[in-house]
Amino acid sequence: MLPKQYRLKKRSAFKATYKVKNSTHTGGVTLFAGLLKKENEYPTKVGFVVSKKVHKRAVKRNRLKRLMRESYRLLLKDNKLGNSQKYMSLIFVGSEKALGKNFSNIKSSIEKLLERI
RNA sequence: UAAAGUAGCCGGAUAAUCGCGCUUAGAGAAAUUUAAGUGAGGAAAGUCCGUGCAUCCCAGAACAGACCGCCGGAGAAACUCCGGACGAUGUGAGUCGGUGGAUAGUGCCACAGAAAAGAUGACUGCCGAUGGAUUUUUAUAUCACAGGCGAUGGUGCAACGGUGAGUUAAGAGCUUCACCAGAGAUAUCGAGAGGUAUCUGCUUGGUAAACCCCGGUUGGAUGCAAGAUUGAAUCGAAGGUUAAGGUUGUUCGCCAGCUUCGGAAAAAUCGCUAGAGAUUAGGAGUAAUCCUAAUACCAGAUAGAUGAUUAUCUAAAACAGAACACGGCUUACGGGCUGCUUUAUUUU
RNA sequence: CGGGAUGUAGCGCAGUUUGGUAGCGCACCUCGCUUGGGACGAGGGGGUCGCACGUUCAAAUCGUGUCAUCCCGA
Repeated sequence: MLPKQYRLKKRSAFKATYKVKNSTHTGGVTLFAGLLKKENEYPTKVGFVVSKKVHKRAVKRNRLKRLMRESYRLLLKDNKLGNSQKYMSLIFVGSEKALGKNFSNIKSSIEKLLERI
């Protein structure tokens, strides 16, 4: 789990990020990016979403969310996030394809997404 | 030894590294940070029942409505649990069952069938002993007769107790007989549901998960997104729209509501976890459960905490994630362990 | 988390109240009409009524359980 200051919390913030329509996709994970930062005061906030339509069972949805979160955390720790930190907010959306994958697969696709955005 | 039944338990373990929520203590002006403790289930699930709790409505009573339905007990209550009765099922241990009333009344029972319920016997049919008529060799015979009979009709899920004898003109529960099914009465056992025995020819379809009758229970609605406190806001009237509501029963219109756009924007705290509770021990009871004592406080998040990786062991672990709480029910589930019981086989 | 609705032919819907025959439109197939196609006319096929168990002589319909889909409440 990420510390609180890195988490994207408000519904309005989620809406605003989706509205920008800056997105990229790979390996069953989609990344939405928000507006560019005006000042470098706050850290980039991240949200992780797996819809109920992806799978009915909460355990499997939670598992995917945790894997995505953990890979982002490790990248944050190693300071490998690169360009993505210029955005105010990021949202990772998991899909059906990503459900069965293991940690290394998820991590590599998240790394790719962060390079591309 | 094998197979089965039943009751219950476990629900990956250890180590290392990197992380998260909450509580307490410390540091700091604050953001934050340090340490210690603690942190998902047997079903947390489905939301099928029942409670607590909260808000709104409601003078009271009756009816209506809704729900329940063998007996006794437990429980706050329950489409709940325990013990028993009866029925069904299994070789058996056991398992399953919404199990009051069809003689209070109404409805329905397709097709087939004489008939689907009032069999005062309409039809098909059997008989012609008895009485009558006809014929006549006065015996027999015959009958659109009086009348007797309910066996025959094979259709159907179901045909007005069943099977087999005897009796008869033909026949029949005819009560004469044997066996069986049901009903009633009496006796007896039991707290009761009900069991057992004897007697009485008493024998009257099915359906109430059809209406209903009887007995019992019950204020209604909405659900923690309930609701309480604090704070902010409570504007514009530009466009679209009419499911519900008001204005007349209907339509239009209007009010009103919804929605798009613009402006403004902020959420926080409580509810919220000390309980119809948990663990251990003792006692009462066949059991459900209840009583007494001791012990500890044991999730409380809010884009939502229990995770990730590696190594070792095992069999490269199933179903599955708290969101106000509790009691049940139902459904999903890999593998393993224990107690008791039954059946089969082998040995003694 | 709470509340509500619906599952019937390839698609969209009746029938469920009051239990006995599953039907309508479009689509599909065959034939006719036409030089050919469309339209039109005639005929035909296609369904375990989401699934399971029960009540009943008999269940799409009644009862219970279960699965799936959709809608509403910040």
